[in-house]
Amino acid sequence: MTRLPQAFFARDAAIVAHDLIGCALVHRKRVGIIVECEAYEGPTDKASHARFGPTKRTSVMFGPGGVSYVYLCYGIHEMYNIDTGADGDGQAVLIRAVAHPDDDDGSDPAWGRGPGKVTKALGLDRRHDRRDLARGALYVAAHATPPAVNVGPRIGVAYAGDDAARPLRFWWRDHPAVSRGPVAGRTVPTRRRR
DNA sequence: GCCTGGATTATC
DNA sequence: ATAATCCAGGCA
Repeated sequence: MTRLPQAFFARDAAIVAHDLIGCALVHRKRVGIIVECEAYEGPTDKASHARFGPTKRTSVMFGPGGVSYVYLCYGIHEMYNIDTGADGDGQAVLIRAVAHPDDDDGSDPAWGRGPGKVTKALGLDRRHDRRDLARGALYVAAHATPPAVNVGPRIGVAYAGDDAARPLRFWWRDHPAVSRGPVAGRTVPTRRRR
């Protein structure tokens, strides 16, 4: 497994989110295969934390891509994101589900469902906020042949008005570890990874 | 400073 | 359907 370079993350959030499906998220000895994620765009995206512009918490989203963004949601769950795009554009991708590399049917309950479980499975928390994925024990690696990927609306963003319906959620089609299913969406053409 | 409301999940 | 549990961000 080879670490993906900063350039991989320096692209648009929706592109990176699509390409991330099937990649491995690695933290020390733990490996999760990314099966579901969502793109959050800059200040114009009313679902994004970037909608208020750069703040103490979200300024990392406005930096160059390839850096972790970890935050606490509902006072209970830590959410793992990766900052994407060019310096200044305020994007990120939320990792919503990972699968155990050796658990082909996705039935391992310890790996569970939903974005709150991703951090638990990989041993991540807010200490990993702003961690540079280009070096160190936390990184993303290409893993296997890019799978068939579906797209659909993001989850839990009903407050975002018209942005709630935009197709910015990506998942490995028919993968059992996807957080909510069965899932409706359309299949996007497999793109060659950079 | 105070107040509101979550990019959720497990359980009733 | 609702509790759990905390803090960011807006507004005064």
